[in-house]
Amino acid sequence: MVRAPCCEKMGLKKGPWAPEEDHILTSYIQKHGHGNWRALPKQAGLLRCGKSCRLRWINYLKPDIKRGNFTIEEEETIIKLHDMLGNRWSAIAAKLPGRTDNEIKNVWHTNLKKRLLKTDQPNPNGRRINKSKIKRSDSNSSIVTQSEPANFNFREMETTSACTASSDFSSVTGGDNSKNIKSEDIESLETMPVIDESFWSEAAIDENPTMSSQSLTPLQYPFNYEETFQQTHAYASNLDDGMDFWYDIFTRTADSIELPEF
DNA sequence: AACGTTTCCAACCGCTCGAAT
DNA sequence: AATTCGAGCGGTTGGAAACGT
Repeated sequence: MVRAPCCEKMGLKKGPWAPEEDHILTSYIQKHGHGNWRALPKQAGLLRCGKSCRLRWINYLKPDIKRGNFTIEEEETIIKLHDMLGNRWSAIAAKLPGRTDNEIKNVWHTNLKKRLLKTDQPNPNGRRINKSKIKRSDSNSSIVTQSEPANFNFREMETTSACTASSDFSSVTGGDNSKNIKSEDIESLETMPVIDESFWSEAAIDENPTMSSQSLTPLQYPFNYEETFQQTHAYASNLDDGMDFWYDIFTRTADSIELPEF
């Protein structure tokens, strides 16, 4: 999957930085500071976009960047902070002087995550608890972690444009896409409503498209996969791509039940 | 030595947020 | 209050390097 380039069409360069470019950027910032990143490349005489310059400076050229392998202490710190903060790389980087969020993120994905997966024990239900579900903007709130989801809100999914088909399902099921999760989602996962048959009937939806969740009772975990499976199947079959979405959900979440053929 | 596969990391992208207008 | 814009963030990718056969 190749995305449309944002810089190339403007005649700007992409890809690895040449030593000359590094030199130009470094000496410009040392002289003038970075100020407005968008304006910087033009003023410095670089054929790069401001975003690219900012990234290069922050991740590589800044004088206080620490290069080289991470120490055991640094790795342990990352593991602990990740356990507390989730994928908030910038927040983790703030606790590790000289290390950048990008570097920490890379170390996590290439090294630490694998190491943890080897030693990590599954929870009593046989699936892992994912703790990386903290909304970035919630910086002033206490740490919110999301345990294994008890259920998912089809109604919410269908009506939320940001949540389309299976690729976004990780935001609800405990994938690694913490950016997509919203504090409301976390809340809804904690007090997930029971889905009864009347809820899924088209008449009910037509009649009351904004059905109040307060009228629904909280669901106990573990909930009845088979029951929900039957209810949601009927509902999904009426949606565009609903069956693909539905099947994806059940193959990911209900790993302990057998799916019948359809 | 040649080739295929995996790992690693720099750099990119789209998205969100907050400040400015 | 609504819109625009720049900065920053986290997820993802491309390609070089390392490794295995």
